[in-house]
Amino acid sequence: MERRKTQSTEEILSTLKDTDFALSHKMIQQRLSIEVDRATIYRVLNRFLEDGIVHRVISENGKQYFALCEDCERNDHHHNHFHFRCNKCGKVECLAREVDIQLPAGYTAENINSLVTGICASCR
Amino acid sequence: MERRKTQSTEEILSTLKDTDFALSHKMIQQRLSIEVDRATIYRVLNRFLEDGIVHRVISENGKQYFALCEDCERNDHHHNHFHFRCNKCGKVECLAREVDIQLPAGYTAENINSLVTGICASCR
DNA sequence: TTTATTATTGCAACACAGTCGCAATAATAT
DNA sequence: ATATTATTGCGACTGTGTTGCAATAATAAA
Ligand SMILES: [Mn+2]
Ligand SMILES: [Mn+2]
Ligand SMILES: [Zn+2]
Ligand SMILES: [Zn+2]
Repeated sequence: MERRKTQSTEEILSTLKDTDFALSHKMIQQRLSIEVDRATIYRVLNRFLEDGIVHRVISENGKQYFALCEDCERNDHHHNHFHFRCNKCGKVECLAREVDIQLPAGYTAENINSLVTGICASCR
Repeated sequence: MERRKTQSTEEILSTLKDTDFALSHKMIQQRLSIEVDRATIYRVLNRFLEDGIVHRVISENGKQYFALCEDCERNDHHHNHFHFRCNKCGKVECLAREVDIQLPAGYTAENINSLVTGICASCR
């Protein structure tokens, strides 16, 4: 189960590093300098997820967006921040503000997905 | 563009009324006492959305869930509440707690989709 | 360096959610 | 009873994401 350093993984990783917002699978594919199969991109991203290198947001358009983890460690993640998708430029940003989860008694949280859509500052 | 009262719309509406949590298209189909085509269910739900009768949540499983609007009026909606999806029973509930959106300067909100997953009280 | 091991890839096929065009049906108005 | 047209069912389609399998290539061992 060891991980191998391949051209695909390196390319995808550096694409994520070069971008300050979250990317969908398709956005990633378009930014790659080499051609990588769709399935491979998904597999690489899912491996990154497992390894805690990236986190994933689901937008209300049904798509998955991936962004590098900032201050996460392997087993201590904190992705309880808001996300914002601009309806004009399509960018999905990680916002600084955290979501404070206050669930009813007896409820346990495992994952949070908070996304606000609207118009971003650059598009306004 | 007037709306007609049909067996399908009545059935779907009463199904939503009978349930205190949000339903996916498939859950609705299974609860109907008559057979209604998939496409029709989607069209009815989208009409309900337009009319402000229901609101929609997107889960991180990529599916849409629909729930009756509680205190909404045609043009004054407030669906900025949290939702919770139980990983065991699959129920998607509307939580009472509201999401307070504080966006960066220059950002405008149009829609909010906040969903927490985990285990609900009945399943724990 | 050569060989063996196996993680990763590409391709095709698949599953599934949601949408759409179109002709048939049925709810409402006349 | 007739006309109008919103709604339906069906099939076809789109798009996202996953999976099986054989081929490829990264790493370890010889
Ligand atoms: Mn984020
Ligand atoms: Mn709700
Ligand atoms: Zn924008
Ligand atoms: Zn539950």
